[in-house]
Parts: sequence; C-alpha cells; structure tokens
Amino acid sequence: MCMKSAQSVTASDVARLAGVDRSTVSRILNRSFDQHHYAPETIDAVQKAAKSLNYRPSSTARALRTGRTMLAGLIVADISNSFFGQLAAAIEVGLRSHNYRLMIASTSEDLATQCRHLDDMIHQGVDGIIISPAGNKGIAHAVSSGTPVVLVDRPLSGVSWPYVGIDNHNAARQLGEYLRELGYQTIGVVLPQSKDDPTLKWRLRGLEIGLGKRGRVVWKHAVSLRTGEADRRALSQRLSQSPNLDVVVGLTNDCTVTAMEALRDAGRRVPDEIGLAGVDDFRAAQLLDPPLTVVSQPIESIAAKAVSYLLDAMSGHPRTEDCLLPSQLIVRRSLRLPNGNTDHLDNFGSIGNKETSR
Amino acid sequence: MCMKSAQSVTASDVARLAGVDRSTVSRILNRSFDQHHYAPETIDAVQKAAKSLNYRPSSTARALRTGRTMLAGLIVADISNSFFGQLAAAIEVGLRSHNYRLMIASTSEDLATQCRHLDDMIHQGVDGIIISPAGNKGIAHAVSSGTPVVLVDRPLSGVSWPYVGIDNHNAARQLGEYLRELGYQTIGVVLPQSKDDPTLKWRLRGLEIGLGKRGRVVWKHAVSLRTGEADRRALSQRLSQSPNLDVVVGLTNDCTVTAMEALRDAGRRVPDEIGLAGVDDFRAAQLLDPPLTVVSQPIESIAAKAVSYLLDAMSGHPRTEDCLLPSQLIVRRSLRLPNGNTDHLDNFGSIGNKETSR
DNA sequence: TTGTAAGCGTTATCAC
DNA sequence: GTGATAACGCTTACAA
Repeated sequence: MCMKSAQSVTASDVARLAGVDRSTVSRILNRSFDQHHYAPETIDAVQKAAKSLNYRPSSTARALRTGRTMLAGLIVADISNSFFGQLAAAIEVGLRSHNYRLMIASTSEDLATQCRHLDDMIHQGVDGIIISPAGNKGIAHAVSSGTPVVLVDRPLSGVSWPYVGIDNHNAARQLGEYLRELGYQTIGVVLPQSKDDPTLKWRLRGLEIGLGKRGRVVWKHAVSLRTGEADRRALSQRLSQSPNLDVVVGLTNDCTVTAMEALRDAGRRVPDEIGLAGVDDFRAAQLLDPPLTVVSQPIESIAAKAVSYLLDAMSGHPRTEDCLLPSQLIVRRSLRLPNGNTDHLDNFGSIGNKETSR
Repeated sequence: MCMKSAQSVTASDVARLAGVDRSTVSRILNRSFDQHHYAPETIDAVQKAAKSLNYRPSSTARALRTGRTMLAGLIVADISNSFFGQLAAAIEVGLRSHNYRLMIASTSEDLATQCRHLDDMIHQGVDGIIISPAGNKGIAHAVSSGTPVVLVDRPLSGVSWPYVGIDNHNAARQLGEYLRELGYQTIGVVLPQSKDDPTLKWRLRGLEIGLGKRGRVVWKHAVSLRTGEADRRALSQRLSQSPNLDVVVGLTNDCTVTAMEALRDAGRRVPDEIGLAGVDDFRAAQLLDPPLTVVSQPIESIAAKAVSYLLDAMSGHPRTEDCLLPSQLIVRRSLRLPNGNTDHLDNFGSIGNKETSR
C-alpha cells in the first residue's frame, strides 16, 4: 500500500521489512524450492513485504548476475514496411507472452548497418536475435558469438541458423505457372534495389521457371526501398517504352504498389491492356482497381514459428532444420483470364505444386 | 586481431594486456579526461589492446553501475499499423543516432496492457518512454516513477508530460470546413473502438465545428482495431440503411480503408453518390479509385520532435510545453466539387496540399 | 599520471 | 530452513 518511488525498492528493503535475508527473498520470489523448503510463514511474510513495497527485481542486476537479459532483438530492412510491421507486431506479442522484451532495428538493406546492429545487439546482451538479413556479408563474426539467431523471411546460405518463412522459389514459380497458363509471355519485373537479398534471386528464378520456355523476363526494374516519386516516374517511363509488355510483376509489396502507380501514370489499363501481379499481399490490394492478384505469405505463422524457434534456441535446444511455410496464390482481377474459362479461377485458389521441387 | 569469443572480453582483460589497471581502461575508453591526464603511450596501449581484443563494455554492468541503460521504450496501440510503423522507424533511427536503443510494445488499445507495459519498461530500467496512450487510466502510477515520458500522436490531460503531434481539433475542423464548403451536410463517421482515446473526441468535435450549424453527424460507427471482414460487413449494412448520407469520414487510416471497402460492397459510387474522406494519409490512398482526400500528419517531424523532447528530458532538461505540428489537407478526388467551380480546388492547395495532377 | 577499493542489486555457493 | 558471502563487469571517489 505504501507506494514508494518504485525505482529504488531493492531486495534488501523487502528483506528488512520481512525480517529475513536478501537471499531468502530472492529464492522465495524466484520459486527456487528445489533444495529449499521454507516455512510457510516466511514465504508469506516475504510475499506480503514484496507486494506492499511494490518490489520488482532490477532486471539489470539480474542480467548481470545470470547472464540472461530477457531481451530479444529483431533486425529487419524497414519496420515501416507493412510486411515487417505485421511481422514485428506478431513477434513482439509472441515473445512477450514468454516474458521476453523486443528490441527493434532497421538496416535499410545496408550490409554495414546490419553488421553494426548485429554486433550492437550481441554486445548489448540480447538473449537471441530474429533477423531478416540483407545479405550474408559480415555475418560470420556474429555467428561466432554464440548468440542464437533465427532467420526469418530470407534464408542465408553457409550458416547454421535456421530459416523460417515461405519457399520463395516455389511461391514465385507458382505465380509464373499461373501467368503461363493465362498466356502471358513478355514480363517486366519490379524489384527492390537491395543487391544482396538472396530472396529476390530465388523469386526471380522461380518466376522464370514457372513461366516456361516461351515466357521471357524482358527487363528488371529496381526501385529504392522507400519508394518515391522518382521511382514512380522512372518506372512509368520504362513502361511507355515497352509497348509490347504483357504483364508486370512486383517482387515485394512496395514494388507492386509502385508498379500500379506507374501503370496508371502511363495510362495503361489493367488488366485489359496489361496484367499486374505481385509477391506479398497487403491491406489495400483488394481495394485497388482492379484488385491485385498476389502470392501471400502467412505472416502470423511465420512469426509464431520464428518465436518458437528462437525460444528453443535460447533455452539451449536449437533447431537446425528450416521451417518452410506454405504461400498462397490469391487470385483477384489484375490478370486477364482465358476466354470463356472461369472455373479455372477456383482451381488456382488452393493449388500447391505438381512438379518436382528443387 | 585475435578474435576471441567477444562476449567474455572484459575490461580486466584489456587492462592486463595493456599492463594497466581496470579503472585506467574505463577512463580512457570513456574519454574521462576531466581530471585525468594520461600519458599518450598509456592511451595508445589501452586503445590498441581494446581493439585487438575487440572489447566492448558490457552495457548491463555499465547500466547497473551508472543507472542509465541507454534504452528507450516506445508504446503504441499497434505497431503493424502503417502510421505507427512509420513513426517507429523514424523514432528508432533518431534515437539510435544518439546511441539509444529502442524497445517496442503494443497495447492493442487496452488500458490494462498499457499500464503493464509502462510498469514493465520502467522497472526494466528504460531511460525514457515515448507513448501514444490509449487513455489516461493507470498513468498516475507511472508518472511518479520519474522516468521521462513524451506523449506522441495523442495528448493527455492532467499529466505534466509534453505532447508532440498535430492539433487534432484543428485538423478535423479544417476537414469539416472543407466539407461544408463543398455542400456536404449529412455525415457518417467511422472510428476505432478504443473508448478512451481522447484524440478521437477531439477529431470528432473539430469535425462538427468545422461542419457548422447545417452539418450533422448522423451516426458514428466503431470498428475493431485490426479491422476485419466482420467490420466491413457491419459497416456496409449500416451504409445500406443510410440512403441519405452525404459523406463518410474515417477518423484513422484503417477506418478510412474499411469505409472504402464497405462503400464498394454497398455499391455506392464515390464521389458521385457519396463522398469519402479521412484523417491520416497512407501509401495506397492516392492509388485507390477514387484517390482519397485526407488530412495528413507530418510523421517524420513528429518523430524527430518526440526524440528531441525525450533526449532533452533524459538529459535532465525536460520541456513542458506541447509541440503542435501542422497537419495538411490533401485534396484528391473522393469528394465531389461544387458545380462548375474548379479553381476552388487550387485555393485549397495553398493550405498545403500536394495534389498529384495528371 | 595512475592505482585502490567500494558498490550498483542480484543470484549462487557454501555453511550452519 | 535460513543466513553470510562472493561474484557478475563496470564506474568513480579517494589516494598516492
């Protein structure tokens, strides 16, 4: 009841009030009844004292003593991107339900920044890190620290860290096959500028394989991370110079939006004159005119699995196998359908794969 | 050169290698040259030793000793909302450039959760907190802790914490006046369910004042935080039951999107049959059909000011005055214009819209 | 110009 | 069953 300035209430204060030793307070409050059987009255006294003083152990002191900070780190390219925003939100609540707090950092796809953040967090003493890496340069140093790391959204070759996310190759191939079936052959691709993101290569390759022999990616247009007016105009101009283009594919949500803007600026009607599709779903995708056909990722599941993997690793039981979650082709109206065949649309709503995966 | 397991390199290790005392290491590395003038050779030896061992002081130990964690907290309703996502991103880089790390928590507009997070962070030892409060219940307890707090996006009455953000009353009034000038009179408002967010009341009041005597808010429709299908349908139904409605106003970005969805579901054409406008701009707003007229907030400036306020407070020089940043009416095409008067649109441009002509 | 030693608040080891 | 005591890694009077 006696609300003291909270901050400065220490275990010694509680001990004094309860008439016991600091260590007794610590053990009782931590439920360390392993070897120690306390008198019920002592337990009661300590608990009452702690409550009345509103005692909360200093996590700093505890961290120093135990070596665990109960802090996890999340490193992504850009937390303001809706994909990472949703991911972060889900990860935060997941971790919090296990008493971990979350620290967040953005790399802006810059490898040096990523390296700094990794180093920072490790030295800061986080118990584990979830990262969507911009690339694998400078990672080796972090790997030797021993801090558990889980890769999310983007796999990395050459490290032992497990990856949680969709199979990007497959997801893009699925989209490619769908495009092929609809008769699209001349494709323009919009992708982020991040040179070292391996995911983009997988998506690109998967797309091309899905498109088959007759399909051709005639250009790849890179846009900046926080897409702006300049990107929009440049892309729009490129579109004007490509009158024979069949369809545009955005490799991330931002890219797809930028593509949509540019198509509108260039005065190309979707899907009649030209098709549009993308990887990553987003809130407004179904609101646009036309609603966008996309491959969507199961963000909540990815977050849940990533958290679960990290918790395992932090408790000393690291998983080594990757966790591939299913992506989903969401058919809307930004691609023209083959004449007279409409039920085909439903088939694709839930399709997996029928070919050999690699 | 000798890359040791990083984690366990302590100041004593550096001291031993340099042939000096721990305290010497500490002082030199912290540039505490106030009273201590070291021999250049000592300085050199220490720095070399530190670098060769890749020494980084344990922030935990430092925090315990100094009482400063170099950690700041951000508490918002939902980090996956694009507004808060952008805000968080900007705040994070701002703080980081001053060597502060950022911890993030979401309240889902729940007062109990907010209270818990505040308490958590304070006891966790953060040096300061930036919060977009869900309400002022349970805040008193936090205020007495002495931890500096800056309010962002939502002001709070009865506390000494400074507020950084737009003038919500004014912003909404601006929109209301614009609606009145366009001849709108019968208004439906869509707002989030958060019962205790004072901002919503201000926006509502400002809107009504701007609308003037002849304007009437005929209903207010509350939707859940992570707006879903159910909200969409319920709102759609309400719209169907309001055939005489002039215009719908969304009080947040999500609300406006939901309104757009519902209007589409209900088959009401915007802006011909009914108008739509909102508070908060978002990436896809200009891409929708029609592009949405909104009042936008200067997110970057808000973040920068909030960081600046927090830094001041954390360094012992708290500001007490609020910081009101200018909002901006962005006129697009989701409201019908008065017959035959089009340059009126340009007049409003001078208030600060950046309408994209095409 | 540098070293000594105390102490931040916990928890873990040992003793009784 | 419970209490003393050391230690985690760092900073900072106070000495020298």
